[in-house]
Amino acid sequence: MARSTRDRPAKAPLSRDAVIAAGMTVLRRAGLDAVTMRAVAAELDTGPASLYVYVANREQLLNEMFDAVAREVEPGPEPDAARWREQLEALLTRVRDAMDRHPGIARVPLANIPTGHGAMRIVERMLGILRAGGIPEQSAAWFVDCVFLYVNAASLETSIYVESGLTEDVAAGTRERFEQIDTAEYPLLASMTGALFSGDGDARFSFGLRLMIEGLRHVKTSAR
Amino acid sequence: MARSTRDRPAKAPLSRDAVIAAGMTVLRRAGLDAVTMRAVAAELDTGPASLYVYVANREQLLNEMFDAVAREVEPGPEPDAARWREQLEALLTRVRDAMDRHPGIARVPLANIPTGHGAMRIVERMLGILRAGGIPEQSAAWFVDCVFLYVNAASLETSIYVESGLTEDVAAGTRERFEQIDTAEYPLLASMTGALFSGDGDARFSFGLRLMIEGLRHVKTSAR
DNA sequence: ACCTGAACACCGTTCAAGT
DNA sequence: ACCTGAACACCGTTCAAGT
Repeated sequence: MARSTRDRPAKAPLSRDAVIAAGMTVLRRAGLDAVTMRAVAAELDTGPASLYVYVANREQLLNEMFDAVAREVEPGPEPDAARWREQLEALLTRVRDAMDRHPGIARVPLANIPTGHGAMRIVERMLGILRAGGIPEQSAAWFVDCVFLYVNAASLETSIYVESGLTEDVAAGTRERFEQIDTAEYPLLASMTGALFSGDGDARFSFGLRLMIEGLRHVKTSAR
Repeated sequence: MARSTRDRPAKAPLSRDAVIAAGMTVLRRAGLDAVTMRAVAAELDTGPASLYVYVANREQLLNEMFDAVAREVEPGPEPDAARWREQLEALLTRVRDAMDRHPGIARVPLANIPTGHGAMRIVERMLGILRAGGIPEQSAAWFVDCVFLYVNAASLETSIYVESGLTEDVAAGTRERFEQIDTAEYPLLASMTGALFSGDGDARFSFGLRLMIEGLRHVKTSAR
């Protein structure tokens, strides 16, 4: 035995919450791909088999972790008819920010529909804002679905760079390939490279969000 | 030796294209997760090590396969100023259809920005349609980015059911959990379960697409 | 009841050795 | 030059055996 038990705090007893917390630590430190059952177990000074007492499998653990991220999102002020658009954009931006603090977590709600309380609380608040804005029920329902696809995908795109650890190099590399494209075959693409790569993540994310929010005023659902 | 070489056609010589084609066969049959280097090699009657003569690694193989899917997309008629909205929606719907025929492939353009010719050809056509519609350059550029996030995520959502092979059961299971939610805590969610689950994939996809397309007329980019 | 060592059936990738 | 058997360093999950 290398260390006496007095060298460090008594090992916390395992529990479902401890497993999820350990998963969150690994997630924040190294991204979703690094959240292996073995890595989470190591974080708890135990072996991977021990985790199966508290979670059914890796997929369930990741779902719990996603809900923990969702619970970090501040629902914000009560829906206000006069400010519904900015409330909506602000709420969805907070969702993205929470996911961006946990690289790769956006893959989880894209792999199966979240049903945890954290996620439901956000959807409930979004529906409240949409109702305050006078959006018809069917439009509001489908909007929630569509806009989360966008938000999740946007967060995932950001995490590519974070998870690969390069940030600058990857972006520069793809930009380079775009600058070498065949001007004759893709004239528009070639002439618009500047516009395609301009703007930071926030400006681009906000643009897409506003596209969908403004669209709500002008698009009817096809459902009867 | 179990079979003489006359029992079957001469084994096709390996090549980069053969590796990609074998990957596509596995993809269509069993989804992206099933496209392992070992499965692709087995499809070619060889071992996984042999593939590395033609592709650098699994990631590169998947990128090539995504571009093969992109090349299946019909660019459609020349951009027409009078019909730019429907042309745009039709093109993006064809993109989704092509991806839906290859379950899980949408994860590839979400994991790294595509730079192949198949993808570029589609972007070039989209930019042409947007220009015909009189959309400013910066809006068009950001729109392409945003709308592909949405299209990729939407295709991925569909493939959840296809890849898990259940289709009906998974959808019914999540719906069931929604019908049991706490009416007091989530009154809107509870009262709108019907609206949230209504509509087939096509109607919902089209709704989100039209949100973004209509939004183009009303949202300005923040870039100078 | 709770925990876990060891094993099983997989992965992607490398490399020395073959033809 | 092209191909590949065998190995390496990983995975998620199970289960018999321990306490």
